[in-house]
Amino acid sequence: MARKHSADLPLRLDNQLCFAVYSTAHAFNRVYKPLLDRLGLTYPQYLVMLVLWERDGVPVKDIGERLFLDSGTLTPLLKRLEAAELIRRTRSTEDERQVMIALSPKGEALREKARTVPQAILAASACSVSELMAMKSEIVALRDRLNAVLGE
Amino acid sequence: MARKHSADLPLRLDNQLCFAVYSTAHAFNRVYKPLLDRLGLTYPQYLVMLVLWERDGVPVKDIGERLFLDSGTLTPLLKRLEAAELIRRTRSTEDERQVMIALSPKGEALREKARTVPQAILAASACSVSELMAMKSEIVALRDRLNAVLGE
DNA sequence: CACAATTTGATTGCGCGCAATATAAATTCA
DNA sequence: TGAATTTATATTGCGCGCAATCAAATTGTG
Repeated sequence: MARKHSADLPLRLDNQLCFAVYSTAHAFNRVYKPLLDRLGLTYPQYLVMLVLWERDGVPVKDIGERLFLDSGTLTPLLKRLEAAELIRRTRSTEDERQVMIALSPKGEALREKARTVPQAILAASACSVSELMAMKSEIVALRDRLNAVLGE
Repeated sequence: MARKHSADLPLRLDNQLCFAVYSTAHAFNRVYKPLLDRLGLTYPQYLVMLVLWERDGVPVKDIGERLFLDSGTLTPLLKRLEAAELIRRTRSTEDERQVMIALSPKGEALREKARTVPQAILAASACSVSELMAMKSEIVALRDRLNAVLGE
């Protein structure tokens, strides 16, 4: 062996893409926090609201598939959104196993206040929309490859 | 207004870089999980060990700055690593405020078992080292811009 | 030296994130 | 049809992640 620990380059934190992603997710969260505080939402709650603003009245399962979250995370989160009167939770009559999530008037109204959030994030990112979209595509492709490995 | 919600493209989940980063971090975590289970570590604990394997005997503050984590996260995490006999926590004699973190022999030995982790992650990522490094650089640059916004 | 300001870490409380388990409804199929 | 299996959600427990607060040690200033 040439030198002590000479083969540890892959173990170096600075070399690891995963830590870059992990620490960037936290950085995003910290930037979002003051913006979402004004809406009374946490970031995961904001994601659920984004799903509902795109399509209202969906089962919990659909939200979970969209956000890659399970019922252990979503059930209490949705109960908090219900307690905040932003959504309603009702058992489906066709399939009694499903809980359907629907926006309340208050939840729909919140969309207006949320419109200012994306541009504030864009400004904090300090780069062009096209650059952001390119990065997003690369990262999503990576995520999908990782999830594919988990799927088999 | 042309059409209902025609101006909501920025609110669409599919367009958001942050969600891409967020969901990729979770995907990485799920890939790491079975690998780190064999080491008896969680991912954040693994990050702390990476820091210590690079430089042993550092104060908690340094670990926090490196990983972007505060004492509310690190104190209990480090106590668990101490309970697992991977590290030792001792008050600095020069500055009694500081708690110095040092690897135990068991913690040093774990480095050998950890050497197989990065290549397993590389395989799951299913792309070349140069592509990964390029992505990492872009994401780190983004993270640093986000953190810069928070800093003022 | 005295005393205020700063630094470092610990503590508490809350909201995820997820594994494991439970339960009930729906579906499959023998 | 009735049993076995699958599906959708709920519950529990644990480990972060972070804001807010606190205590102790150190530093800076006059």
